[in-house]
Amino acid sequence: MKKISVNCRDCESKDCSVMRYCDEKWLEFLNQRKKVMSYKKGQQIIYERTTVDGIFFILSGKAKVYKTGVGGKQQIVRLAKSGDILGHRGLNKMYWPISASTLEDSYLCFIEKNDFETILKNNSTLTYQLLLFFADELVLSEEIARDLAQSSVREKMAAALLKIKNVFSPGSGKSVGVQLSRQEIADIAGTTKEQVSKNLADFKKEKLIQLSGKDILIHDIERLKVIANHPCS
Amino acid sequence: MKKISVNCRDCESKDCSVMRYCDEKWLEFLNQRKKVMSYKKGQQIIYERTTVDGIFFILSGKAKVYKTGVGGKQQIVRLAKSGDILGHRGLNKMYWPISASTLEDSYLCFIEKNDFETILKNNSTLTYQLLLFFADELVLSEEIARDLAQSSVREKMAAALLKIKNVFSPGSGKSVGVQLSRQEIADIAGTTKEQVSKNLADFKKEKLIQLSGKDILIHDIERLKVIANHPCS
DNA sequence: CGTGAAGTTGATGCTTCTCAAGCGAAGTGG
DNA sequence: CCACTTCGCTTGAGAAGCATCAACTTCACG
Repeated sequence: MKKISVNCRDCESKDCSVMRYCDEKWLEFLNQRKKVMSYKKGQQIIYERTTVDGIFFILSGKAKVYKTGVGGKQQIVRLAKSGDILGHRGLNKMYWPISASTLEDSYLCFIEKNDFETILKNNSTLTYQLLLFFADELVLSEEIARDLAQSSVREKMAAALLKIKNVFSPGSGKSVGVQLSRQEIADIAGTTKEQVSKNLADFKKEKLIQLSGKDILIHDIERLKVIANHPCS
Repeated sequence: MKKISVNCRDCESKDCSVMRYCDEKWLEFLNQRKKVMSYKKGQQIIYERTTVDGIFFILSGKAKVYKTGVGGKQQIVRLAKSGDILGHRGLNKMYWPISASTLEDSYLCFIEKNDFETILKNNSTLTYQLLLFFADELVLSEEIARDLAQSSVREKMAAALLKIKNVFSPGSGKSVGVQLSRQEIADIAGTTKEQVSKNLADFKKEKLIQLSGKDILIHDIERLKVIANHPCS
């Protein structure tokens, strides 16, 4: 966990994150208080049910946020990329309600809870924008809940692939933009790794996707959307 | 939908809702702008995918918030009682991501979106508290998602009963505090009305609950918690 | 009472999980 | 450099859980 030095004023991630709504002089405060930390791929960032100490921003890299159920089964509730805030679920909590770990080597910005709350209380625009962000997150989470409850494995698999690509490679490229294990895809879709294998094989036969090494290429995004069958979105 | 008159300053619901953080003078603004409306049991309040016009507070009564899936299947994502805010999911949205309807005859307070946004922008404490409320809601929603994905029907039924009681009758009384149809319980637990019947019958045989007319009485809340098997909470 | 809606219960079949065997790629040590 | 191990992935068979369907009962309400 070596530290590197980045000034918040020059931080590239800032522009696309919610922190772009932060006042100049409080950005300097953030700059002095933050710590930049390096994480290896697969390293755990947040441990469920331990004390909430602060929040993170992803400077570079990728991460998954998940809840652990009985038997250690994981349900991934969010995928995060550079610029994204991480750990905002702990704002009103003593203990972390979720776990998080990296999907790649990453640099994270850490800021202590008290410091972040100070910034929030002095930046009403930032607070308001963060509120709107939370509203969006809530809507997304409830979409996940409905789909997990009502959709077939095939539908959930299609939705999972679209969701992954949407976060990590939203452009016109075919790659989903990240390397995930079958188990991790299962933890997103809410099924088992065996079902992931079978459904990926099916999609491949139907020429909807292509499996290229560890990567997944999406060939027919429109038909995947039809399969995913989202009433909205 | 007859209108009744209630002054925000004297509103009993205010004390337990997030609006207690609202500044006095803006409470008067709210008072002039709000509309109080009467709803019959089962009446729909919010129609999914229609234009967001404002938000509601429950003055008296009870409501359910749900998402509609393919085939009209409903997933209840929240239960609300008097004092609760309703429709905050629409804050950052053009169209409602959810539906809502009453579970009893209710009085609701309506305030237009622009007016509420004005209040938020002038009440940083309220905004901050609402932010914390959203953080809690998000954590709850993600617990729902994990449970829907990983739990058996029996576990989800136990969890659903605890959740219902927790909202509508959090005290030491045995009643769950609300009359729901089997279908509605199924829409909370993420199963079918037949499974609800069967599992309620099982719970009754095991002396965990008692069915008294339309009400459900919980006799052994501790064992229900064990069955629900929540890692936390 | 009579009618319709809601709830109960049992039989059936499908979906999906689990388990197990086989495979290939990557890493390790001799 | 090559056996050997390990790990993740694939594929199939079997079993279990759950939804669906249907018949029946109960309840509410005129």
